[in-house]
Amino acid sequence: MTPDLMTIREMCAAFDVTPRTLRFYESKELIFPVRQGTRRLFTRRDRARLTLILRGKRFGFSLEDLRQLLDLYDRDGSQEPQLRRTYEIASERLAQMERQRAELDVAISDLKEQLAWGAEVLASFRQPAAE
Amino acid sequence: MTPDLMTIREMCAAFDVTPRTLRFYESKELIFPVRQGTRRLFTRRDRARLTLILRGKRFGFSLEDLRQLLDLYDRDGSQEPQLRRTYEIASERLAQMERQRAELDVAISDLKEQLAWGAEVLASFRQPAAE
DNA sequence: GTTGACGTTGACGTAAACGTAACGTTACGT
DNA sequence: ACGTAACGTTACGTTTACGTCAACGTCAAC
Repeated sequence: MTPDLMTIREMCAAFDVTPRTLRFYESKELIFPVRQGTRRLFTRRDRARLTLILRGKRFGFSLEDLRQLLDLYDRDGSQEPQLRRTYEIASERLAQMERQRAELDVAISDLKEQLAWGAEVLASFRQPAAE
Repeated sequence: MTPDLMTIREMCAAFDVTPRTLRFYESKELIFPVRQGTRRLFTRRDRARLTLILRGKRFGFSLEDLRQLLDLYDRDGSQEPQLRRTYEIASERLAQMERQRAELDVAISDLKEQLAWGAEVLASFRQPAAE
């Protein structure tokens, strides 16, 4: 079902991305499809990388971040130092995300306050200068 | 303390923004400082608008969104229909923010899972093939 | 009269992640 | 042999909110 080499169309279907995206990732050296003449053929390795890329994006890593992380493993394999480094980076990212969530929480409750106030004013339109 | 008209410097200090920001906002027709010769002087109205702009930004409204909202009030004053409209827009924005928060929560817990897994693998480096 | 500090107007640069032409090449079906 | 679908490349466009010069005006102080 999943052959060793996949065309760009098959990749798009499998990962739900556009051809442009795959070409773009290639240009950014995130994946390295082989060429059959001019056409791209994506290897198992490309698929593994793409999986990690898409996962990483969900976590808010930039493509550049991901490129560096993937390169780390390309150079020396998944040995302990690389894994440890990745762990650290991911931990930092997690901290960032939690800070971001905290800010978002504040903004949300502030906005809720504003809305409550607005609701009051709106209500006062119905009962003009009541009390 | 807060004179009717303020220079760009005073504004920057008061609102903690750069001159560039104020000029940019003027170019986007968010504020309308008067001119003393070539220089800008910011009115009370500009300050009121800037307050709303900065508040709105915290809630994730784009400058264009804010311009439209402010224009709404410029045309007809803070009457009920405008306020009601604003209330609706803000409510939608709140809903967006809460969706965003939900996504962020998922991403955070997923990343935590990944980290937990990474921690396991790292531990296994110390006790190679133990058990 | 000149030096600074501050002000002004453009205009171009930045960052991220692709989208979107515009146009050339290949491969396949008939 | 020919149409056309699919693929390729190159390069500019998009979005947002300013930053960063460059080149010049202006006003008070020395």
